[in-house]
Amino acid sequence: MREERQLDDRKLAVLRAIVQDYVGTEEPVGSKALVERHNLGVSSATIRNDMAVLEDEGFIHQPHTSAGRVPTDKGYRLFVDRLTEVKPLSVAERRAITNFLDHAVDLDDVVTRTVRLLAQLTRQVAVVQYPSLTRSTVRHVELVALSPTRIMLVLITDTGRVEQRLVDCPQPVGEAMLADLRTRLNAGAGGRRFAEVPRLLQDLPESFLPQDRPVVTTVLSTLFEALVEQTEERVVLGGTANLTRFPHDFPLTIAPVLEALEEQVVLLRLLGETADPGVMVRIGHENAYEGLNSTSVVSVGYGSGDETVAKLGVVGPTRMDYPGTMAAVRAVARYVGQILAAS
Amino acid sequence: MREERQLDDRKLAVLRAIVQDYVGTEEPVGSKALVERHNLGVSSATIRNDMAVLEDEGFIHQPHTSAGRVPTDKGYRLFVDRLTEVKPLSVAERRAITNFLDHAVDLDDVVTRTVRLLAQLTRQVAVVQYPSLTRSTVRHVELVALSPTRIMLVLITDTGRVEQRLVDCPQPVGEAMLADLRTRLNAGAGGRRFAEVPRLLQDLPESFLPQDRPVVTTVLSTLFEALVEQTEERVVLGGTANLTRFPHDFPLTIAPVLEALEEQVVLLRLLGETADPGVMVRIGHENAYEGLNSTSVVSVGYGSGDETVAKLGVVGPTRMDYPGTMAAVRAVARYVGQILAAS
DNA sequence: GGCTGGCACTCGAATGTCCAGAGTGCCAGA
DNA sequence: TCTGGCACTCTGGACATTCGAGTGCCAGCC
Repeated sequence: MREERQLDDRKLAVLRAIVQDYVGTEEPVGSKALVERHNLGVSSATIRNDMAVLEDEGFIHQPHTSAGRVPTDKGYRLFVDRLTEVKPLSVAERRAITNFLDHAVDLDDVVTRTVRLLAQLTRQVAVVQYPSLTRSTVRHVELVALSPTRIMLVLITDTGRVEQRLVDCPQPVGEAMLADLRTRLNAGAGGRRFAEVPRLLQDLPESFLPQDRPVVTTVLSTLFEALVEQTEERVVLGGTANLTRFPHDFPLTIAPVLEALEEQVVLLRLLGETADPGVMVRIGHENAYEGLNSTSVVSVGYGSGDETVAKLGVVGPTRMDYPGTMAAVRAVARYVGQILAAS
Repeated sequence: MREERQLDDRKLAVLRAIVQDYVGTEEPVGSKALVERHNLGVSSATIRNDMAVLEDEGFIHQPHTSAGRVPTDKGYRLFVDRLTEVKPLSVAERRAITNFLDHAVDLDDVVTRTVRLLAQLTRQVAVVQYPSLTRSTVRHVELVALSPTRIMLVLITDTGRVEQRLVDCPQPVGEAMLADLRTRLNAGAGGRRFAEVPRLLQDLPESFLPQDRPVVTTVLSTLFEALVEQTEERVVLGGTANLTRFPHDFPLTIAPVLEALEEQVVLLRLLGETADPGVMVRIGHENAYEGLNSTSVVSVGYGSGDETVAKLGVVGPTRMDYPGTMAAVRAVARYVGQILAAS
């Protein structure tokens, strides 16, 4: 038993070394190069045997007979799960994060800067989702009469986000009635969570005169729509130029990736598939979307306080520096969370 | 004299044929192929002589000795200026435009749909600038007290766009004072052009009590900032996956292009360099930005009514179907203008 | 039993050579 | 001024060859 365990340890070390070397050199790594660059304490022949086993188990793969080995998705998975720690960021990197984000002036700016920062730090494609509304609270609802039968509804959240909706009323609305409605909306919804609002306001129409109720109902349904529908819609991208850093598998993989990145729906699924609080890594075929089968996604939730209000992450080749990327993603998410909490 | 004129005409016809063939086949075009595919009425030897002249003049270029000819930037320029008409769109294309844009629900949606549509029609990278605020008018200014010393300023334009700004006040502000300020702001700025607003409101602080003036000044300066600063900021991109349709000059040109496209500033300059009402075409080196030296930009202004409120266009390889692209860009711009005017 | 050195083998990448084809330039003649 | 013809140039693909990295396996050693 003890012997076999020992063996496994070395095989794992070999796998780790293969992943590290391959990520560094971008070329298949052979047994000889491996013993030279890592002090594994055994000869290349032994490594070859280990590699044969690792290949049988599906952790590595040989592009052609006379080539070195390359990690498979399964190999990367094992590496990420068991063979590496998230490595701490350098001081320079930490400083870059704070420097960059501290100068943000509003929510849009925070998101824009975050996406740039992530792209720069990881040198990959960065994806940042706008803070979701579902867990936000209503700070203020404003109604502005644009014409007798048109109202602009403006919803301001505690994260500083603003949503506007045009409401076409079934009948003319007086300014007094509008002011009344505005007051009651804010009284009922102000400071409340989005999820609670529909319940709290559902009886509101009945407190108005019968002839005003159609208008109230219309406004309310628009408000509820705004609360629910826009919930997790927007996503911002950055660093797509980093895709060109892989002259290898170039035209083959880059086109579907670019296509995928233009589909908001795909991006949202990419980020949103799990509620796990930690950093999530999806490697190659683990991604549901076909076009991203040769890329990995590293993502994590962020938010003010304990709660996750949205996600952010990066998309890169499966051959990426997982420890570094995970560290960067996590650090950025934490800092963005702090900024949101402070503002 | 008459004879030489005749000659020039044929040379131009040759140039036109070269451009058309090259755009179609993506391969250098030789004299023989040329006489086969166009009835120029002369032999290939004659064409060869004409081509030699065209090359001397810098309109076409030979990649290597035993290859056909390829148009130069100068050649494309002549083609665009004198050798082609904007060709009408097909019925299917027109229908696609109306179908696609008629379902837009708000300004964001119009822009998003426009960029997709353009990318799809031209199969190139589309760029759409948000309607500029400078020529817009103020529909409403709203002030919302978030805390005693914090105000959310919301600016609603006649194009349906909403801008919000957080104002930190030097001193607490009462609700009555806020209502007063709101009323006067709207009285002074409502319905006015952005450019006029600062002049119209500059004396406003003096009509308030001395102790309130600092607040008024702060709010005003934030408002003016919102009017000016955000003016032409946002640009939306689409169809970047189309970049991968050129396996030729691939990794060389695509990287700087992607980089350029991420820089809002570059994009804005790209679109904004001229106020000419017609379709603008910038070919290759005519683009100020170095990374786009092997691409062409076709852009045009759009707006509700007569006025240009923003620009849109596409970025593609210099080897593009200029007549078709120009037609598509122009048609989309017109239709977007109509939609904006109607809403 | 596991590790090691050695050896034969495989296969891809790089290099060199060759040839066909496309395209040109030029010239003499109509 | 145009045309047909001819010699010349150059690229790209096909093919053969070589080189070397890397492997698998085996017999022997600790």
